[in-house]
Amino acid sequence: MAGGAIAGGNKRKMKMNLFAEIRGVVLDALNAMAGAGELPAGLDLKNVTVEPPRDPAHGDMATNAAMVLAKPAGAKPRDIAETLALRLTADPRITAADVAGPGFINLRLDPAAWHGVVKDALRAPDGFGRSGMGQGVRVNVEFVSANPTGPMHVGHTRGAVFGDALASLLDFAGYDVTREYYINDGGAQVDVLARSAYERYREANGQTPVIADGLYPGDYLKPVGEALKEKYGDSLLDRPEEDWLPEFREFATEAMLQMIREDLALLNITMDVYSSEKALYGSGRIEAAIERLRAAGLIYEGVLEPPKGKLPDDWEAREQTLFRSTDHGDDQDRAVMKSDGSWTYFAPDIAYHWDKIDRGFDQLIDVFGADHGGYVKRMNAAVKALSNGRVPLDVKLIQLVKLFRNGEPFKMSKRAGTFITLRDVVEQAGRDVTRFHMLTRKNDAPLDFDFAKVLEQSKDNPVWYVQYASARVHSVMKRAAEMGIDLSDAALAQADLARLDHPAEMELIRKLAEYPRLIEAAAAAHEPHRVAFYLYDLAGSLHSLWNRGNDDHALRFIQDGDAEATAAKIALLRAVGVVISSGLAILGVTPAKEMR
RNA sequence: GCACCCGUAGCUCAGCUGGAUAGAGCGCUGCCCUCCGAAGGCAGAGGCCAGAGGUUCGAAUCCUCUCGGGUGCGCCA
Repeated sequence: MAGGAIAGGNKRKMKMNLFAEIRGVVLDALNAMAGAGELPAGLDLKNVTVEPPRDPAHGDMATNAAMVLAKPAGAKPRDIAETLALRLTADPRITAADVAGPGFINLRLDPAAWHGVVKDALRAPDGFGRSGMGQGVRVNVEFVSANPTGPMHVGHTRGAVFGDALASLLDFAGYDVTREYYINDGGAQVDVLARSAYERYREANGQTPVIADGLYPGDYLKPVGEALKEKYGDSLLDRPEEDWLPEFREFATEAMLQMIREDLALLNITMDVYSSEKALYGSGRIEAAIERLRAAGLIYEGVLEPPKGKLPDDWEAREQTLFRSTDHGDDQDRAVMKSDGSWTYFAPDIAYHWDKIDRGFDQLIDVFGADHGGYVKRMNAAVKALSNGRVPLDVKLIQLVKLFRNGEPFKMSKRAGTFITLRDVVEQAGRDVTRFHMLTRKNDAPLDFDFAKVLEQSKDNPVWYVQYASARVHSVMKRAAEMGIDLSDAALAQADLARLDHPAEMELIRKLAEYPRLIEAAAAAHEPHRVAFYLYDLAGSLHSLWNRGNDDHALRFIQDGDAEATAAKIALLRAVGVVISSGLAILGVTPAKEMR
């Protein structure tokens, strides 16, 4: 599975983030200043950052330390900056520290420090960019959670890819991640499924199925009907519903779940845990969860205000068991029990989230479709109450996918037979293309998916562009191998990287150096799409250097007659390959070795 | 009516949890290339970051309001 290539813990402290290292230098200098009485003791340094400046002319890195500390220290930014800059130049990696603008300190680094980034990547190809920020914190990522009533469609596809990539990203950042699927098998829709399957069962027995309005008409239930005939023969024909409904429900649900597993497998997604809603009923877990909330004074019997906008025709005031979600920012309290005494969907979901808390997770993430946005506040309220505020819940909403074919949008309709499944998408676009493209937008922005465009071989197709960069790396490596160059990472790490002195090469190295901090930022924000954008950017830098090699042969990776320069350049190329593979692994995409 | 998401170049979108002169692709304009280091390259024009206030050394980013688009709104999941 996607996580396989990058799984594993962080046994040792990573020392591969150059920005983090230099920030450490800055913090040390600040502490030294405090020790020398040049700054007050005990200043809060958490807002001190070391970042790449937007304008490369400003240097290699910049720190805002002087500006952030000016106020609490009661000093002028530039005065702090002058003193700090002086101390920073004592570090051998820092060749210049200039005060600029309102109090920035622009740092220039020794090229050897940058070359060290390439070495880091070669010494630990699977570890470069890995972070210890997660500190083994246990995170549960619940995603997909589609109703087990049919095959997965395009909408589910995006959520599936997002959730899986987010899980991989968090794993890479040092979290202990569990991928989980919540099976909505407790509600009325699985009864509908059972009735639909019954019609297919009748069909398999030679009768004419009656797909009444509201039943699932899909052909995918025909094999289920056949299988039911295998199992029960004609013994259940013309029998009252109570004779077959429970069995059919279970049978069909399991069949649908199997289909969903296969759909997910098409995307290389494997769940760690499947949790069943139905299993919560009768277990006492729901009652216990509600009692827990009641003990906290959050459950009461009451009557809700009618909705303000459009009043439903059949509205009438009824007393229900309500959860006081307004205590936690919701705009209305929410029903946990229907007026007939049965649970609402919300009740088992409360129990389910309590179960996740109970299993010891430190953080919960739910990936929902954007149409469930109204559900976020009550879920947050419930988790907050159930965990006494200990466990944060982050609900990620996934916006719609708009499908196009050659620029023509088409609407999906179950009845018209233009229903596009996950399988359709993967079969037509391919797994890697599908996965990458689904991550080329922020999760809360709508996404266009054009079957023609995602397969296009051009620069405006990010998937192709990144894969092409990967292919170019392999192509040169292959040729270098034919020339007898030792391409082992160990050998390349020994290359004289001082030979990488061209500005275009340094720019590429700087891009590589950003990878570790990008990972941390993306993981902290729960935004895997940033990895995709970074890779596109990195690929652009590589292509740019490559193109300059067309005119300036000194920038080509293989230098005839100069083994040392070639080794250094191949080392850089390999480092780029390492990061591309690493980033693609997080996205669950296989790097291309050649373009076809 | 209320809540949530969004509003950035002509178009599609990034923008590193508050940093310096806001970026990319497409499209447009102008040069270059016709090379298997191939499926183009370089450069340029293009912006009141929806609008108005506020917070502070500093705001596309945080707060308030307005406008505009999407989504959702008792006993469906």
